[in-house]
Amino acid sequence: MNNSHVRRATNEDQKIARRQAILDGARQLFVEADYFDVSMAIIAKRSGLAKGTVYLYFKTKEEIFLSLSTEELENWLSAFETRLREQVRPLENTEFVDILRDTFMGRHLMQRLVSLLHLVLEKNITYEEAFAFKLNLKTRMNRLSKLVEQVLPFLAEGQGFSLLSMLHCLVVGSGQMSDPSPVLKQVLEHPEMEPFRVDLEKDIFDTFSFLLEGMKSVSENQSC
Amino acid sequence: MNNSHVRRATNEDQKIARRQAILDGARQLFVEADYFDVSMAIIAKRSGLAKGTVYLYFKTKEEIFLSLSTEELENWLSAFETRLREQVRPLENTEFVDILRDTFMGRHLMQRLVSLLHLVLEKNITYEEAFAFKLNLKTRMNRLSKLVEQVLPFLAEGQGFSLLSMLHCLVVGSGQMSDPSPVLKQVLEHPEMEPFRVDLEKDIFDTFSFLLEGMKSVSENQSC
Amino acid sequence: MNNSHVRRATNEDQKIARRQAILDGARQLFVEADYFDVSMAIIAKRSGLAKGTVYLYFKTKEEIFLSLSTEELENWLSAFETRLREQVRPLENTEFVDILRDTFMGRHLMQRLVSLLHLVLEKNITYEEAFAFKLNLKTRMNRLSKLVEQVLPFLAEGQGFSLLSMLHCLVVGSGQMSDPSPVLKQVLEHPEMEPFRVDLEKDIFDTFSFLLEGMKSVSENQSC
Amino acid sequence: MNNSHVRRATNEDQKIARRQAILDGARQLFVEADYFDVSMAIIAKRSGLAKGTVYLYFKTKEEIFLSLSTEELENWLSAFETRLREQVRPLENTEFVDILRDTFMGRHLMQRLVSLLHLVLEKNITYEEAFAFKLNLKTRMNRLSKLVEQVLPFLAEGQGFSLLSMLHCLVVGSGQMSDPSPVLKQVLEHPEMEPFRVDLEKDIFDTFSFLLEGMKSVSENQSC
DNA sequence: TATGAATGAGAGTTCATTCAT
DNA sequence: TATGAATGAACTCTCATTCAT
Repeated sequence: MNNSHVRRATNEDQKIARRQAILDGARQLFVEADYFDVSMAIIAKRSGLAKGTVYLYFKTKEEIFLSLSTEELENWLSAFETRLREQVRPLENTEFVDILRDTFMGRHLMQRLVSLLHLVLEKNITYEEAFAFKLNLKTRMNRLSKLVEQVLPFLAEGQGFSLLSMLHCLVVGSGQMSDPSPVLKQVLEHPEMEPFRVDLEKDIFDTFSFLLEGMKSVSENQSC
Repeated sequence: MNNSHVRRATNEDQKIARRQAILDGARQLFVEADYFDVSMAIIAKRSGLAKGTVYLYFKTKEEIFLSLSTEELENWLSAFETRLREQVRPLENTEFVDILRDTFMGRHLMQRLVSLLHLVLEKNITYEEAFAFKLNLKTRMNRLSKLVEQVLPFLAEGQGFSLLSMLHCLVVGSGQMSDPSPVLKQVLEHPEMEPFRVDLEKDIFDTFSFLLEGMKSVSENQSC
Repeated sequence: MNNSHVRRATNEDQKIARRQAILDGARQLFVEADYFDVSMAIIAKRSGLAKGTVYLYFKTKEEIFLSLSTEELENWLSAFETRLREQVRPLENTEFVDILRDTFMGRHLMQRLVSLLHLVLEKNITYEEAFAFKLNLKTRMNRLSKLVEQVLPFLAEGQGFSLLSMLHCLVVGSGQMSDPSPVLKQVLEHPEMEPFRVDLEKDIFDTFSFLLEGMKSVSENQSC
Repeated sequence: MNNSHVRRATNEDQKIARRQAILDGARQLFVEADYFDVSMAIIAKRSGLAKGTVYLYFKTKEEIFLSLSTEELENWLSAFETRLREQVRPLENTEFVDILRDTFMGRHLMQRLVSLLHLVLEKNITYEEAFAFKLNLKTRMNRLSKLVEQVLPFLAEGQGFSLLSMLHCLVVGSGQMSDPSPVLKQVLEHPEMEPFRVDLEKDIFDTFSFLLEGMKSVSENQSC
């Protein structure tokens, strides 16, 4: 496949680029197949490196997928945060959900990775890695929570974080269903299966809209 | 040593009992360990059979866990249905959620299995198995939806099914987080991780309450 | 190599035979090559089994070589014990050494395995395995020590065991030198290397003879 | 970060010093761990050089350990030779052994390296290296043999060399046993294992004493 | 001379599944 | 029907060595 020798990553930038190349290879493969079918061997092959080289950049397969998840998650968090920062005034629930929907567009991979996180963090991960991941996530979520509480004034303090947690939960839950295996896809094409065929991305946002509406409604009733 | 073969299951009842023994063995083991640590070898040992015998009753490991999931799911669906049928009048949202919470009590295993379903249905399952599972689920959910729509009159037709889907989604999402790996458990004990340490069972029902409140509120506004 | 399926080892005898076949395969290979070149893969191939099958009989590569060592060691111990039991009267040192030499004949493999023991017991061995090996060795050596003390009356109580330990030490030490690698063999053929080319089997027995002579001489002087 | 390259060794002295630094690093590490756990990577790190640089000074890992062995062996040979040269008159066996014991003190590393030699010389060593090592050893041993024959007059010509060979053999044999792996150490702590727990350094010298005594006794009887 | 990124063969091991008995 | 020995592909990961820089 590649007779030509791989150009060596000599400086820090090149090393970062190489690391990125591995992540990108893994990402591609994960788009095409499921987690278990993405072996270290094919990640190496895809990124044009030897197996051992991949291990220079990532200690384990889990570390690759944790990094990938972090990357995709941060990407989305940034996009969402940016969109929220553009808002100077309180938002209607529908406006909020529209923004959310926008930022979710084309982030199917992120959804799948987030659904996978549990599995990945279950095995072969050190305390330090898990801790770093979670801490980073907390920091990002805290910042975002503040913003959310600003644009949705009916939220009490702390409810921003809760809302994001619920969202996370919804993403995981719907993420599992939104990428069926080939066999399942076939099953869902059967006319009898129509009720299960609903667009699950749509479902997340419908659910989330109701959720917001409910929180708002409860908050208004409490203030009476 | 080899003389102690298990008495053969000759009639249908005995075969059903044996099948059940395997499922019960697998269930026990899954309570103690995670999916990947429950091997066919120990399922066989636990149910007092030989490895080959297990394969007479289940074609694959996935089939066992699919059956187990069906069983647990049906159990819960029945319990919930029974409780709803006892109600002759419309319920308050809080009453509905209380019933839901009641039926969830002690069904931690079901939650974990439902979270696993995606993984299990992804691999090594035939069209027929997947179809049968889904069809059965649809039938049960349809029946339940009707009931739900009866006790929650603000729901439009079809919203009962949606509500159950959302619930499913919440269960999956929170199910993943509610059984962390040993390492993750340790991480969560750190003071910094307090925000992630919320009781996730509680969260499901809080979220679900808001959801219901939102649906009700929307429905009321529409009818004006 | 073997299209024909392997006949299954159904009863205990056949299983013992299969275990033996694996050991024999490993033994053959160890005769032809050194420890590190004898991989589990070729042991399996040589004994006409799949790699996984070998692992049904031995948990690790180390267990194979520990078993092999035990086997060879016991073989020699038995042979030596038998020869000593035939003696009804005290032996001259030279007679004793002659018997020893006889029983060592053709046991080159045993010498190499004993030299390897340290390496094998160093890694990947459980406490239980190591303990069982050592305990067995102790029992055998104790019994043999008694005999040795009988046929060599100048030995004080306990000196039989010491003598066997010294012998063990000599066997290990000379065992290392007696199977040079191909390169070393070539080096030793050089005329300059003549002093190193001495027959090391001979050396063991010369050394051992002096040792016995020394012990006898010391014992006689003490009794004066 | 990459600027902190090590200052280049331009003249011969510096190169010798660098070579020595590598050997010293390896020595330190070998004291702390066993041969297989001492990787080229950590030798490089310990000696403050890059992996590639180590290979400028030593072609293989084996060459490092062969050099180390040579160094330690020569050290001891020198010490022993010096001590013997101080003697103007024939020595009693016990005096000889006392000197031997003195020079062995604190040379545990040498013992372990000598025990390793077989392994190291077995693999990955060129004819030239092996030859050079052996030739050097022969020269040193020849010189020492002469001395030994002088201080122990009962030795016939050539027996000095034999005696040293026997000593070598004893050192190797006992060297293996004197540094048990952690597991083996634990096993030996068991009360049942008492007989194997003898102090092996003591054993070498006891054995060697008997050996000398035997040689002396035989020589005296022959001269009658 | 010095670097350290890249190599890649090969290691031991696991386990769902098959099939001769 | 029941067994469990046999399978073998697949797995992750290591490390002495090379060589472009």
